[in-house]
Amino acid sequence: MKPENRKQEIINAAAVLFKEKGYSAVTMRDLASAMGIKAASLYNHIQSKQEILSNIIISLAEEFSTGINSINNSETNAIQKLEKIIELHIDVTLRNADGLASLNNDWMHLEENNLLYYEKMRREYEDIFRAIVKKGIRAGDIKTYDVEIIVFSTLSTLRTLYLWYPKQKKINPELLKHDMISVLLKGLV
Amino acid sequence: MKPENRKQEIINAAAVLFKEKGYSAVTMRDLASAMGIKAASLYNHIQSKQEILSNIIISLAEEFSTGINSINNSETNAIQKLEKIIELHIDVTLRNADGLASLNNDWMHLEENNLLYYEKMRREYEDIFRAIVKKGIRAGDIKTYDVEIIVFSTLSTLRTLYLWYPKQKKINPELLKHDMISVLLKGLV
DNA sequence: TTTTAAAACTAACAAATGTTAGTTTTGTTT
DNA sequence: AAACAAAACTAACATTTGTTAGTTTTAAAA
Repeated sequence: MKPENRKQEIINAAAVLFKEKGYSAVTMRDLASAMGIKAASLYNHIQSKQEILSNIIISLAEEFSTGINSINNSETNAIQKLEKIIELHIDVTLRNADGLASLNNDWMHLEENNLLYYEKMRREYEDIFRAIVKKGIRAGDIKTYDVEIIVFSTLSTLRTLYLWYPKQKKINPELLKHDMISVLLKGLV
Repeated sequence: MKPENRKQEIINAAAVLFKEKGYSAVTMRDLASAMGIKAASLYNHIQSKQEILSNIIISLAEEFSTGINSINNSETNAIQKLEKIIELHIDVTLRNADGLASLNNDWMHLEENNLLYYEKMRREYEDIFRAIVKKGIRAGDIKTYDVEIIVFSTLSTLRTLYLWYPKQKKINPELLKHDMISVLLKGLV
């Protein structure tokens, strides 16, 4: 587990830099400098720059995948599921806001296999989200707005939390969950 | 979207590429290839890669600046102003969705002067937005949710329109405006 | 036809990039 | 103290990068 620790340190430092400038603009020398070592030394711990990116993105995408599947399989109505999804996004954002920047902005720089895997997970995530909203509308729990508009407006806010929440000092997680549920859902019911 | 002069064609092509891969990952050879010419030929029309980026971003930021100032100076209540802001974002998105990708994701690659200018405009934009929401709450037109959460959730959706709307076929601008106003504002009143 | 300006080209540059190879330092275990 | 593995180092590499210089092509005006 020793090399794994150092490796994770590198990945965390990379996530911070990727958030600031994006994957392509961050050089291995930038990353090494942030770690206080030389670029070549990074390769004692990681195989490539690409490995760092895929490590950041795939693990987060899998968190969302398992999260939404678990929520979707629960015996609750659409509104309760949407509330759980909001909490899921807030929890992941609290745990790894830096990495979410790469997930949102640098997924297209994944190489072929991981790119396909990521795109599959995102597609399935959105399909589940869409299905929940549709069921909610059919059950009369959600107003009959255009489904795509509901999915987009909700998801766009949740996906952008990573940019905004770390800068907020006076909003604690529980207050955020409560208010976000109000703001995003009260208009839909 | 008539091809004005050659420079504007290059900027438009660049905006498309920047949207796909981000500013840093697009090379001048990529751009030239998309234009069907050699990289060196680009420099008959533009001064630098940086000039292309600043041209895209600054013109859009100025559109939003003048737009929100004009809205804010009108004699209407907070809700009507927010409706106008939603329409502003939809109009700009329809006119230049590609450029908005750079505005959102590549502003940090602007060089010093333009970076400061952009950041000033964005700060002022958000300040006006925030002031409108605060007035609306004080006037009793908007529920007493946390101001920052309202500003963030609304703005995050509007700023992400460029990613989503070009892919929608069956939603025309007027329907979009109507539904977006409903989804974003009905929960707030 | 000649002239001219715009816009393309070829060739090259210095700097920056991700990465490899081989070596030395560091710190722990025997 | 000796041995060993982890993790740092120096030095270099082949490409790729944005950009410049100088030249040729294109097409319209004279």
